[in-house]
Amino acid sequence: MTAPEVPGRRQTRQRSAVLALLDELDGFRTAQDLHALLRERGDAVGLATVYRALQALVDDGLVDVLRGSDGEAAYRRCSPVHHHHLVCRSCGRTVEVADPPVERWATRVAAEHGFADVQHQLEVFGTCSSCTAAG
Amino acid sequence: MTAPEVPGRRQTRQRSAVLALLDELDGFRTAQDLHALLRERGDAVGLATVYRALQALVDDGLVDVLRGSDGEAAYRRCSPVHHHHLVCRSCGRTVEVADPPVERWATRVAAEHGFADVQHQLEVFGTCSSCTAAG
DNA sequence: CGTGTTCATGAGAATCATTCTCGCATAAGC
DNA sequence: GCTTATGCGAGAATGATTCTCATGAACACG
Repeated sequence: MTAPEVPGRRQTRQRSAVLALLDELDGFRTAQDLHALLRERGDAVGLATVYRALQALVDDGLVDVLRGSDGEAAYRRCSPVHHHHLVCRSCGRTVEVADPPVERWATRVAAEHGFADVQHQLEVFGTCSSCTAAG
Repeated sequence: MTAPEVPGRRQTRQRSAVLALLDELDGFRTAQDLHALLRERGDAVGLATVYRALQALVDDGLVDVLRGSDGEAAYRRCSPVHHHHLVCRSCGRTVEVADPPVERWATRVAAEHGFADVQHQLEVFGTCSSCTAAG
């Protein structure tokens, strides 16, 4: 389906498998999860390769990373435009949200304190309606 | 200086040392850093104890945690009111900033998507004026 | 369509932050 | 002072991530 040709990046079975898997999945998944899933479906890929593929995808802007409170990295296939996430802390379901006001606010506050080259990172966590219902 | 008596929490030399050190320091420091600093100044404290102390301080709301891009946790003595950080990515200097608009925005967006129990995490990174000048 | 160069892969070892274990010390309450 | 739960320390254990290095495969070129 998606065949993103990034210059200087070779197209291998393993890399496609990782990206294809991420395409199917909804929320953020850890590298270990993805590795286990690939292995389950018989499409065996080395763990180190999963890490390498994910890093490449992140570098190319095709995937977003999120660090959980335990420090474990979670990955998700994302749209390339700037956005933030609304993540269900129970089922991991994710909604992408844009936030023009926050962008402006961050830039302004940073400028007021003499900071240049500003980046920001924002995630919103909550419990989605299904999980609230499920109790 | 600060002698925060938290009920159910014993006051020991080690715990005071960790908190005192954090009081002196400006930016975010990793547990390993803090441990090394304590050891340098002769005030030896076990590494495991530093971790335990920091966790307790975080639980008591006296210290904030931040996860770097490498997943390593960094700690900083902070004011107990809700706030976010403006962090210099070069020297680590930190400014606490409040952000009523973002609070409201996060809550509203979450509600629109049916999410309850909302929390958010926001950090702004940049290069502070001194570091920009120093090139 | 071969073929060589270069980059990717995989298995396992290595690294490194963090947590656990467990016997000993000590703060707090009486 | 005495008791007792709690904290401490050293080192082992855990677990995610990265490195190593020999093998394999993609791509450019003829």
